[in-house]
Amino acid sequence: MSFNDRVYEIVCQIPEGQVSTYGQIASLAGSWRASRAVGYALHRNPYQGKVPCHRVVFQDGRLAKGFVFGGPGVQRQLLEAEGVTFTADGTVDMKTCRWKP
DNA sequence: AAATTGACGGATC
DNA sequence: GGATCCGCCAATT
Repeated sequence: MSFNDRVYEIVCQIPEGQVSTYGQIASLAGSWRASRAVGYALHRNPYQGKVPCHRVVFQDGRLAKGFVFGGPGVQRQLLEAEGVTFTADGTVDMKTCRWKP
């Protein structure tokens, strides 16, 4: 098992209606600065379909613009369908949906 | 094995 | 306040 697997495990543990940030996951995985590695791992996402990468967002609550899986706007629908609140800014309402381990 | 890159985050200019 | 730079980790080439 490696850092990558731990990331997938953590992301998979995010309940519906809540989101987490790359930094948060990286911190749980062992290093808060590994946010890049987390993003990279999720980008590859060999477990796509099992790991809800759409629940992982920036610290700001925003997602990678242009790298969204099904296309721009899909992520918002997915999270909205799960009960995640969005702001008028198009970002996730962190104060309400931020996953606390 | 080394260099480059890539869904980030924080700090600085 | 906005834009830019640097730093970290892991994976790919």
